[in-house]
Amino acid sequence: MTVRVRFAPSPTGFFHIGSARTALFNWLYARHTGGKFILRIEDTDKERNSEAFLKVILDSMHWLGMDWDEGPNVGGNYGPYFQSQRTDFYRQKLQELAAKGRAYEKDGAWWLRLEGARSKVFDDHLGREIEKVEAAPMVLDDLIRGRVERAEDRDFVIFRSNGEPVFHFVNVVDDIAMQITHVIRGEDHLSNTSKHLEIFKAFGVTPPAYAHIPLILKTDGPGKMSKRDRGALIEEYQQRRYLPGAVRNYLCLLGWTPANGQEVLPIEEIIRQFELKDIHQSNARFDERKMAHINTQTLRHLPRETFVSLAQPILKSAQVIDDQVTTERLNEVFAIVQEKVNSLEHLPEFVSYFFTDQFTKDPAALANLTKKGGDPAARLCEILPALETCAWTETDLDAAFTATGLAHQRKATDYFAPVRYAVSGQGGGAHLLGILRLLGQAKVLARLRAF
RNA sequence: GCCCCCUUCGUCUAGCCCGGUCCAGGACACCUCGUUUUCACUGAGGUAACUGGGGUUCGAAUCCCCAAGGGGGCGCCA
Repeated sequence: MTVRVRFAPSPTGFFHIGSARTALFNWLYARHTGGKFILRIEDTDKERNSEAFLKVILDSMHWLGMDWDEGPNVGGNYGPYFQSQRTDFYRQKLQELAAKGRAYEKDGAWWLRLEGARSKVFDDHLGREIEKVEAAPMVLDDLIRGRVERAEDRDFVIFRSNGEPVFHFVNVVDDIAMQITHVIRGEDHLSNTSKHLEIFKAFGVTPPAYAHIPLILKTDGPGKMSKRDRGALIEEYQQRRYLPGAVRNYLCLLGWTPANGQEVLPIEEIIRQFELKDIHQSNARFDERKMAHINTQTLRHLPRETFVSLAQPILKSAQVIDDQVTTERLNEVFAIVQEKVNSLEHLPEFVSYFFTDQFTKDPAALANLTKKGGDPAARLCEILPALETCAWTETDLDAAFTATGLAHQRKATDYFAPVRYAVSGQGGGAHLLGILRLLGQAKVLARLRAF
């Protein structure tokens, strides 16, 4: 049997990190098993449905590299994939239940009739009398949580009085119609599952396998990540120039651990290793620092050409470079800079001194200058003559620093920090002699004199 | 209030199923130190956890029970 999983978002105008991970786990499972990944849009709530909202989801899915085998823009044999276009089908399925006596109309809405003894009870919490049903508990063999038993004790609405079906109903009806084999969804749906199982039972259909994955909690404070928390929306990472592969990699780590313990790894490897039984049972707190770390690691290991092709437009839009700066030049620069880079977001500040004299100067780096080599201005005066007459290769530059150190009874490295600051405005960065080589003698001397 | 799920370093986790190899391992963060090539690098080191209580057992992070804590659900939202 071919695995068929689905991600069924509701287009509400944003793409939540929790939804992204649910989508990701479904996608990974489909790719791991060679099954089908289906995208179904749950837009039954007409109030909140719009073309623009849908676009947010599709764009984020694309950005994270999750492609679907059936759904919007690609079609499939089980469509339509928009629930707003399936209303007739839902009405038909409702009639089926009504004919079986498992659905009835009350107050203009349609209710699912549970099977069991009924009694009127006053509910303290709701503050009114309700009809309770002693229905048999629904037993779920969850792939992640094991056996979970829960009984529904009240009939519930499956079709609203305004003629629209409710989530529980369409969810099950479509899972049946689309022949979904595995439902991978957030643990917040665990309590809903007894309702869903009741609907499957009413239709006389064997339910799919379920896997309820843990939730993502706020970094600090109580509760799950909400759309208002920093880092909750995928578009934020896009804007901050995170690598989509790194975000995806981190998302995988929230609720799942690679077997060999290696955390930064290519998606092909994750697909190969991914098993539902390895998904954790407990919720995880979101930690952006760790995600930033994974982003940095991924960035540094990118092939040079890829890195340059990513960096080029960023530097251009930040007006650090113009069309005069060639790809060859960028290749030279990033040959020594890439391994030191932390993020694409801050790349312009990090490398601007290579391309412009208007680079920013880090006050903290300036404050640190006297720590090792004493008065920076004095050091620059001492090294200047040596650099003025130096042949411009790293070997010769190295010799110049050593010789100057010797002449003044100093360590050659006493000159590094002042020179670095004078030419780059920073306290760290790429290999210093490499920077000098790439900047060229004229620029270096000018900046040293200008200190 | 009722129902369901969960509980190992600050955080993410390994180990738990098949009790001894765990005075609990890794990663992020943090701290310290090293570097005649600086660091937003790299190397070395460090602080830090089995929620509590009862059992079972020669022996429990691992099995059982209870409590506490955390999370979720209880809509004519999805």
